[in-house]
Amino acid sequence: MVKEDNTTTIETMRHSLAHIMASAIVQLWPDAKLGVGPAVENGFYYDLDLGKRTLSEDDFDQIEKVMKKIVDEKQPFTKVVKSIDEAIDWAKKSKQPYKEELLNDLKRAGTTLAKDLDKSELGTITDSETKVKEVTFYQNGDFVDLCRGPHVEDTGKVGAFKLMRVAGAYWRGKETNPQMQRLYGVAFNTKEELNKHLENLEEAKKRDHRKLGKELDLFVISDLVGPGLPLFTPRGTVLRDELGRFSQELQARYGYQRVTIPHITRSELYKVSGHYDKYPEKFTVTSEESADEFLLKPMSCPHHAQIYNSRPRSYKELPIRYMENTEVYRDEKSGELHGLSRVRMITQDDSHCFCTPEQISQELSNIIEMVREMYTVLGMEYRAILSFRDDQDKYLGDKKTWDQAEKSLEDATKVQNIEYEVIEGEAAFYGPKVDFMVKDALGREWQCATLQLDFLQPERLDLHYIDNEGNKQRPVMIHKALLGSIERFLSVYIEHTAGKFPIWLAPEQIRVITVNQEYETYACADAILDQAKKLGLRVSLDNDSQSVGKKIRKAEQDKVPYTLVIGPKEIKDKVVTPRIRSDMAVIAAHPELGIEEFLKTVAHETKGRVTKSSL
RNA sequence: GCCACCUUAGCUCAGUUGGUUAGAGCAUCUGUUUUGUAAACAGAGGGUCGUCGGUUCGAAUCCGACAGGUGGCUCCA
Repeated sequence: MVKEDNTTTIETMRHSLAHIMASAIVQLWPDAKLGVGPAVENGFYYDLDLGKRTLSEDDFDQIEKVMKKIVDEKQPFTKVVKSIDEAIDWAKKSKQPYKEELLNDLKRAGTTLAKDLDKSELGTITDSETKVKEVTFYQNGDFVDLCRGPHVEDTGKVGAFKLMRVAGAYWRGKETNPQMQRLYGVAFNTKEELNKHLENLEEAKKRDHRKLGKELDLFVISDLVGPGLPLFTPRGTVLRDELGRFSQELQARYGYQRVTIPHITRSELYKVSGHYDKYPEKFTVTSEESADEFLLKPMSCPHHAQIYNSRPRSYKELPIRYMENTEVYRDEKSGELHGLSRVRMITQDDSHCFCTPEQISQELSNIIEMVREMYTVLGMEYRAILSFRDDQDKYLGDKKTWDQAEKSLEDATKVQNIEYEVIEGEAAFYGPKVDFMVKDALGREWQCATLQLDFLQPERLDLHYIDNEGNKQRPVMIHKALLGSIERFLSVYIEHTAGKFPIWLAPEQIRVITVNQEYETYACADAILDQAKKLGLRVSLDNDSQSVGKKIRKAEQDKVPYTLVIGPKEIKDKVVTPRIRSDMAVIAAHPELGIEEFLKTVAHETKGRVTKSSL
């Protein structure tokens, strides 16, 4: 027997558990109609239709019990080959309409992935048209299931598993299809690995940005304002502002200029740009004064293009680069909203560069350099996904420009030493793009920065420049966002840092704690506060009539990077011994620092956007 | 939008099979305490049990609708 590598084995095991779960379900509810049951990351699922009976988590105990019984019985998995017609016959007889549909697709198209097959046009087909002649089944105990395999030898050869949750899932992922119930389980080779996984889930829960957002007082969501519309507190606003400023300062160094546009716009603009009909999630604004229909802007690119197009442009002016941290509004369906990561008001650090085809290469390389710089400062790893053309004939813009753009994208990622993959056929018809996937501390990947070439909008919005021979030419438009959506980035970054923000982002950088309520103590603390504020630091005073221990604990819980305790000793010697948040100390703290020296160091760290303390 | 589940004080949660004035810890406020690196002590205030409707002699508890949330599905310019 061929030795399988570990990943194959664990997937096989998980897949076998899906079968075991399905056989348990069929034992408990013989009328169950089965969909598909694959292995997925960390586990497996099975799509089920129990008719009127719906499963809930209360049923898990019962199902797990039957599954364990099947495991204990060590039922061998046996492979059975049937002709396709026999198989269809089996599906009909055992009243498994979903399986029957899959088999029919296999017969006609040779694949069950043929989602878009129009069933109505398919009548009976001849033998020669049959794409698949035989299919395999696997049996354990009395349970038979259509399955490509492979499986473990017998039902005893599975690891530790646990049913997790039940969710709705559309049959074959199509919204118009009936909805089935998807029963999820996790499974690992050993009990220890399963426990480790469950612990990781707990850790993720602790870091959940919605929880930390509340605990650290960063944002709130009010039912009256509406779902998907977070309100940022003063602390949360510091984070937004600092991140936004970082993005803009970085871009300014590469020649980007700030612009400002309104938040509502005549619908006409989006009709011209082509966005109007394509995106249904728009908010419409009507007025009693004006006959025009307005939209809350769902994107900013056509506006920036209007600024570009406000007067004739010479080739000498290009590239023209506009940037803006601005809000766009999208009416996400209610079930799609999630904390800060899916919201209805999205703040983008959006930019649009208008350039000649010859300038594309340099501009793209600049952008990739900016992304590198940004995520280095933020202390996050990332990789790039390059979406390029395939050989189809549907792409707008000339071939030479595409070739050149794709080559310069790939070259620039190589030069920056960025891990990347090229996916052909994923480009939009109007231009190639790069998505940067950022990895957080728990190893999860998120799409944040993105760049996209656009040959379409310059056409639709009729943008041009005059070249050195006096002829009108089309510029190319490059869309870019470094953070992407500031809300989504914050959700990722809160979880990445577990709320322990680097000094330059920390909503509160220094907390001054008094040991008593003597006037001298207060006066000394207040003087430090004054001095810190003059240096532009975010500092606060805890002068409560509480024990020092309690006040330290509070500062620790609030994840304040530096805490200064002020008492007779500090007043006398004019020195402080900063208490440094545990994650920040890369170099052991100096036992004592002059007050001014300390504050200047913190100001310096802030200005330099250092991630770890150097005190 | 769809499926399952959840909603009790600012927060985290108790609240037995429906039975009088719904509890705790933290937080808040008041008093005492004047504190030296992760929780001083005492007292007080705070809830139409998400909302509306129904069943019942009686509802936080049972049923329904709606709203919000959680996990998925679908979607994500």
